[in-house]
Amino acid sequence: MAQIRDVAKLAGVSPATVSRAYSDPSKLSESTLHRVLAAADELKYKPSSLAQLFREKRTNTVLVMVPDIANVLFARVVSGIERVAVENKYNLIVSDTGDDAAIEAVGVEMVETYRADGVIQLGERPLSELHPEGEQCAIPFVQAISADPRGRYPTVGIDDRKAAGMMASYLLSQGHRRIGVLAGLENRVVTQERLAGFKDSLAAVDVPFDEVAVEYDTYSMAGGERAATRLLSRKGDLTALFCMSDEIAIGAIRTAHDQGFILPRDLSISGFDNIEFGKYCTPPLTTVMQPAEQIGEVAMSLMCDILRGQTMPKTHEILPTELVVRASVQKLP
Amino acid sequence: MAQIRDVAKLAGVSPATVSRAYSDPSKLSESTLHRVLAAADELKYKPSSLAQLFREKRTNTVLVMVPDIANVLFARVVSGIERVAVENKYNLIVSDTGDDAAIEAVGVEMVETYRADGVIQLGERPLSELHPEGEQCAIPFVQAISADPRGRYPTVGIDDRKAAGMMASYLLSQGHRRIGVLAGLENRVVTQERLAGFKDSLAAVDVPFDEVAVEYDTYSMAGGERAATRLLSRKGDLTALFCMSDEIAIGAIRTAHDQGFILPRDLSISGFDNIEFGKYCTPPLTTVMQPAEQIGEVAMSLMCDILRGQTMPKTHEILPTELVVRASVQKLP
DNA sequence: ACATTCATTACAAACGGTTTCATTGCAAGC
DNA sequence: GCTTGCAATGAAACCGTTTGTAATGAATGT
Repeated sequence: MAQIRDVAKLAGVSPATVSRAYSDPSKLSESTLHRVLAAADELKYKPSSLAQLFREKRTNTVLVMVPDIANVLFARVVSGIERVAVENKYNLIVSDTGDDAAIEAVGVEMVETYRADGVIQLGERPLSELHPEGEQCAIPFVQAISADPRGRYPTVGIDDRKAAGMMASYLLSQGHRRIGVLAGLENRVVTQERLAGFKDSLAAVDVPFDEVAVEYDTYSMAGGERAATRLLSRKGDLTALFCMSDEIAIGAIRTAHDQGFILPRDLSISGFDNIEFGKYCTPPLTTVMQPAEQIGEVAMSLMCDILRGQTMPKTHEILPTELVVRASVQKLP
Repeated sequence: MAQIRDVAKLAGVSPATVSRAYSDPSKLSESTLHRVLAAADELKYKPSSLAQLFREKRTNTVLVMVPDIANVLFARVVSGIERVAVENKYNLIVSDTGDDAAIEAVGVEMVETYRADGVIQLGERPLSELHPEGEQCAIPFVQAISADPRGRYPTVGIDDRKAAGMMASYLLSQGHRRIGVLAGLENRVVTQERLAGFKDSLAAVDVPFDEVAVEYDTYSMAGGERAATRLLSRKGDLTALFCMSDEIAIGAIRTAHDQGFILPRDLSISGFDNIEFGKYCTPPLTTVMQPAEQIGEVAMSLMCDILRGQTMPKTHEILPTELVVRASVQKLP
């Protein structure tokens, strides 16, 4: 591979001049610029990013830590991050953490050893290691898909409590009073927020909250199946299931079908996230739209701001959600 | 950030010794090693990857080009690539090409400018730019999810023709004779291979192939909906739909439901890929299992071999597929 | 005609490690 | 006792850019 020296020699100038031909062409005379460019072209010269980045002490790379890249919601967020990254000439190193704290800790190291300029974390694991002693965050960091307002670092997400409340209100407005909850993992902030929103709406219309009608499991279709199986065997009188994710809802639909329920006649089911498959369920899933791509875009924009300005804004961006009414929730007479 | 000089000074040795303490500790005496490590620890010294990589002229990074990261099949392949990458201490730069050739060309450049050591491409765009003049491939390159045996570069995938034939044979064995085909994009090798496999099986039992019963569209749920709508309005007598992907099948199921078909009684539908959602369809989707994660793993292993050995094996790894029988295909009387 | 300014361009240091080669000191072999 | 060999370590070169500073020369002003 040709390098800057070769070009300089061929063009009869110094390496510095060649370098400036790229970084600030206005500093060169018309004729020299032309000569340099021609020489570079002839030798097919491409500056070594490795050398450039080493000099600049920047990597132009952002690390994205994803609990599970095969999860469609996360994949869409990554997609949004990508779009903005490309626009701003950043590369993305994607790390599938598998929800493993050990792998996540590597993220900090990658920034410290100059392999990445910053970290975007999807999901809510707080990564306490990243933020020693409650001080200002040590490295450029943005958390997406979790808008924990108590966090000390910038976050991008939705108002889970409000969004869940919106869906619960809708179920109530359709006449449902005995509503089961298929929750995700109990120890997640997301789960607690959505549960709180659900309770808010019940309280607002004086419907008592039935603690027994809540089943926790993983945020997955398999989790939805398991949770639904347990709940339906325990509570036979429910008219609706409030599911904390579309995947959970899809699992619940499978279980309900298998148990002979006719949907939505015998049981209404609502989801959360609005993944594409929900539209293709039978019946099509009523859910809450979470702007996944946009969350990714905003997160990456924030990261760009941080990297450019070196300041760490303490914002908590809350993006709007929307009720998506389809056919899986029925209006009771 | 502390650097090697600081550690050397504190330990009372030369930078070279500190360097060796990491790269080949056996070269140091017990006491020096201990002293160096203690000093490094005290200063929280982390060698700068940027400097190391610059010296070594390697990036320890592989570029993965994905047509659409939000596609579950691709996401699973990436997941498999990830696993092997982590094992071998490689980082992954993931680029969502959006099926755009311009972005894909950037891949070559990233290797040429030392931003990545090699490229794994998902999907089948041939990227002729990568392989100028039919010579041995210029940069470390592996293509996954497409086992085009005519390619000059290593590939990992399945035998699409055989797999499609297997499914077609199954449909035939269940008594279906008037089978419609919902194909993906017509100009893709994958599509042509699967169609060929379909024809193979028909020919084997002397069932004539009906050219009119093929509809092409994108490999997506929306594409499946559109294609199914067109096909069903044109051909009323079909007993089964052979879909070239699960997403297409899921779209077709939606369309069939909407048109009042009772599935699978009135119409059998088969998919291809075995994505997780197929299991949760109504009815659960009969499909062909494609080992997506494994394809990713093999692709990355191949890449590791190439990067280590500098040789570009001309293998075409064919991974096994499996018929997954669920409920969306009915046995005709 | 000479000083001054400005536009161009060259020179050389710097970035932070790794590695080659040379040096030192000590133990073993004759 | 002197040579030889080996283990341990240091000095310095090197990787390919960028950039601060100096040098050059032409143009301008007086």
